[in-house]
Amino acid sequence: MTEDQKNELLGEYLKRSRLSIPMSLRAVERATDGVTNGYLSQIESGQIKQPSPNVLYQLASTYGLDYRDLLVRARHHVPVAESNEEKTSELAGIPLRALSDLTPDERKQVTEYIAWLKTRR
Amino acid sequence: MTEDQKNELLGEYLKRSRLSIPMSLRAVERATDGVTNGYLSQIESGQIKQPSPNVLYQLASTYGLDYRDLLVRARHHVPVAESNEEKTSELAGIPLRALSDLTPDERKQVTEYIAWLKTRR
DNA sequence: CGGCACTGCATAGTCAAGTAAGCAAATGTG
DNA sequence: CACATTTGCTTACTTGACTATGCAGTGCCG
Repeated sequence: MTEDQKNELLGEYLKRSRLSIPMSLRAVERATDGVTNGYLSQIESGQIKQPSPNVLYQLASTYGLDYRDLLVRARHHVPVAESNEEKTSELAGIPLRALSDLTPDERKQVTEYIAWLKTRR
Repeated sequence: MTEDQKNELLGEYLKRSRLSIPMSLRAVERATDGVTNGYLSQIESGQIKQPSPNVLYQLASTYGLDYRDLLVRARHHVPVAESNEEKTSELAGIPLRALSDLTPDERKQVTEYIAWLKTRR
């Protein structure tokens, strides 16, 4: 499936979802916070390629769709797992953040360096 | 914490994260796909309030930050998590245990060692 | 000292998302 | 029939994310 086809699908999918309820463009405008009927028309016709997450969230809510799925269809990056920001980046201090883009070789050196540090206590 | 404070924090947080690695604005530009140094400067100084998910994803990847957390800090709607997985017991191949019991002094030494490793690339 | 490379940053311009206004075709209503 | 309302849709315009370019400061090497 080409990217164009997938882009095309977002608008068609949203239009199908709206009609299945069914709601008019202006009904959606009233139900959402700031998604105007003209703009929605542009989205459904594919003129808007990548609506913002906020707009997608509004539509997902009023249509009863899965927000995550809309993000994917709009080709946005979607987070995978629960946030463990505290643990991975903050809790153990600065070193953890710096570790993530090391090469395997460098990791080994860091590990050995840590071990060596502990022997000097 | 007010919403304004949280908005303000995105840039500062990203700057802190970049400096802790440490990388220059241009190093980030090289490491990412399309995040220019000037633009990153704007983000860090708060001139850009809501960088796109894609940009946040690039930065999360190169800094080793949690993408979901960045989305929240940028005030984007975030899909609910799929499941509560076990938190990783290691990061970048280095056991968390090896890092969590370091003294602040030792962490500083590790940080400097990592920075030094990266200058030798 | 000169020159070179790299730093952060300022800024004018570009581009796509999003708004506002209105038009033509249905549909309804008396 | 006349008229009002609602429909989907178009389009000019605004706004803000993002790009391209360049400039001043700093350190380094000869």
